[in-house]
Amino acid sequence: MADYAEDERAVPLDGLSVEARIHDVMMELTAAEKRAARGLLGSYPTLGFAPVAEFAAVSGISSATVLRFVARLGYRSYPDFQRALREELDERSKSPLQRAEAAPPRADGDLHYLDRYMARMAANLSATAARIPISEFEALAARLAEGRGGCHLIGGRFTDAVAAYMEAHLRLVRPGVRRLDGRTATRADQLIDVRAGDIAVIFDVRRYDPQLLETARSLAGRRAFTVLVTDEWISPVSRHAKIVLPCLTETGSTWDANSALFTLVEAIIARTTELAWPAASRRIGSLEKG
Amino acid sequence: MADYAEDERAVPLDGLSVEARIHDVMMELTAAEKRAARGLLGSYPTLGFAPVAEFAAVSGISSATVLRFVARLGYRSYPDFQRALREELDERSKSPLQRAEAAPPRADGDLHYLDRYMARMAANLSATAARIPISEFEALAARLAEGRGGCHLIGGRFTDAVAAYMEAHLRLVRPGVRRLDGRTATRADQLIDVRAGDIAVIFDVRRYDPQLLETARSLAGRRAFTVLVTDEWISPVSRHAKIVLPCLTETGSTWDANSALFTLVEAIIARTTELAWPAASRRIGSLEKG
DNA sequence: TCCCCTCTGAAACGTCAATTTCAGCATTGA
DNA sequence: TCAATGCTGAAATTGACGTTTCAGAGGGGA
Repeated sequence: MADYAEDERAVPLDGLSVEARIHDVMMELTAAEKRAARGLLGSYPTLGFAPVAEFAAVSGISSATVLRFVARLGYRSYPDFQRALREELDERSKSPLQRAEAAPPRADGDLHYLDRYMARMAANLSATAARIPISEFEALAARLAEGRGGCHLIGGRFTDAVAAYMEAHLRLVRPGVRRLDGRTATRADQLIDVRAGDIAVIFDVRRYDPQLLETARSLAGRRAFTVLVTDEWISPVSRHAKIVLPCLTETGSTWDANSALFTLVEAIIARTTELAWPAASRRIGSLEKG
Repeated sequence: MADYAEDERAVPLDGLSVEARIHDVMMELTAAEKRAARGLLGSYPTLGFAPVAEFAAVSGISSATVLRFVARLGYRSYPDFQRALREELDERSKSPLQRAEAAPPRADGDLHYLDRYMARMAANLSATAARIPISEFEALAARLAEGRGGCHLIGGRFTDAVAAYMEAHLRLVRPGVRRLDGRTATRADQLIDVRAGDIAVIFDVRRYDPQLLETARSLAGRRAFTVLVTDEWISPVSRHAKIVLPCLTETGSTWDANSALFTLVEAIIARTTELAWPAASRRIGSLEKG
């Protein structure tokens, strides 16, 4: 593991975007430098990610001029400039609600708050499904369906409820299910029953809980099969997880939405029940009666 | 002008996108390689434009594993992989119908269980929104936002988790929130603190809980403002409720889906927070610190 | 027309990043 | 419990890329 330093700011002083900065200096640029600017704006921002030689070739100038161009923009080096571009792109895609809020401001006519909210969550579900690797989902369901070993569910401040919901169902499908208190899960008496090969499902969304990370570390030490259900920014718990299921939660308002997590849990339960049906049906039948 | 060669295809054989390719091989990846995949998917595609060392550091693995990862994807070198990413990004921004192409990463034919499940739930949400009277929704949010009197949340066997989730958020927005144990809520000591004008939110879905009905009756007797969140067949508790919010839960398989209930609860929380913002913001601020 | 100044690109340079190697380690099966 | 296999990351190696230098081209003024 490298000790990579990510503190250094790529952008010199102001927080201007690369594109804005180009427009600012455009008029002071020399002829060849302008061609560099044209080239970059022509296929923005991808050309900036290319090596200098390619940038130069596409723009029809020499490498040296490209370097002079980025220096004009205020960047100390070409890699510096590229980093700025990356951070910018990241920033843009980190708020997919630009679409949901900026795109249909008037298109929705007089749909009510509730309609809009539910519609956005519906879109969220589809997008979440698309970004979750099927193999991970299937692997988890299969493992849960096996029914061997223990199965420990751990949630955070808000996601504890989701864990509880999962527990209530999973108990009926397979034995050995129990829920740990997320806040005290690090304590030895909580983890003492965790054995090698046990499944541990951890729910962690922003703002990530340091205690959960600690718990995950302990679980990894105990050779538990750790599963993480998290948000699009992916909790640091992923370091210790065998399976990671990221859900979209961003809403842009006060609360993030855990609807996708909840629905994913239901999907997991449904799939697990299906896979374990021979055993589960008998179990459910006897428990329902009792 | 450099003699830069741009003829060489970065992508080996098929025209698959990097993202699609990741999902394809995800199953065959080793543990550390999966971390790389998650890292990239977590901030896609920007992390792929970073130097190998940074990619590795962010994903929590070594540089060597990153290289092995891109090799698994079928790229002959890291720069080769980066070029594929660039071409992909360019392609997307060149056509405004990016959605139509980028949205269905998996063809309609081989939709997986998870895709189908999420799609059905998405449809459920829209249908649920359509059948809930806006006036009821607004009335509830407004009443909750007032913040006067107590607010009691009661769930059933499975819906107790939904009630817990609502409690966790509502506590931050307004005072007087508490959750009753659904199974023992009829007992006098549980109901003794309920006063006239208090809000009581009851969650009840099939198979309807006789105890909850009894509790609702008692609450009505105490002049509580009773709200019912239920399924499409509508719990008998509705007899005692001032507001009824029906959600679609039918799935046709073993378990009914409470996803719509959960999402509705989030919508209620969001709307309430919005309406109560002046008071709620201060409250949230002070509670977050403590 | 000639000279000077600025801009420009080719080539040399040195650095840093991608790649390869290898030893240690965890994980799987007997 | 032990051996074998395959995964993993640290360090060494190589090569590529960004950077610098400098000679010459282009253009404007005297």
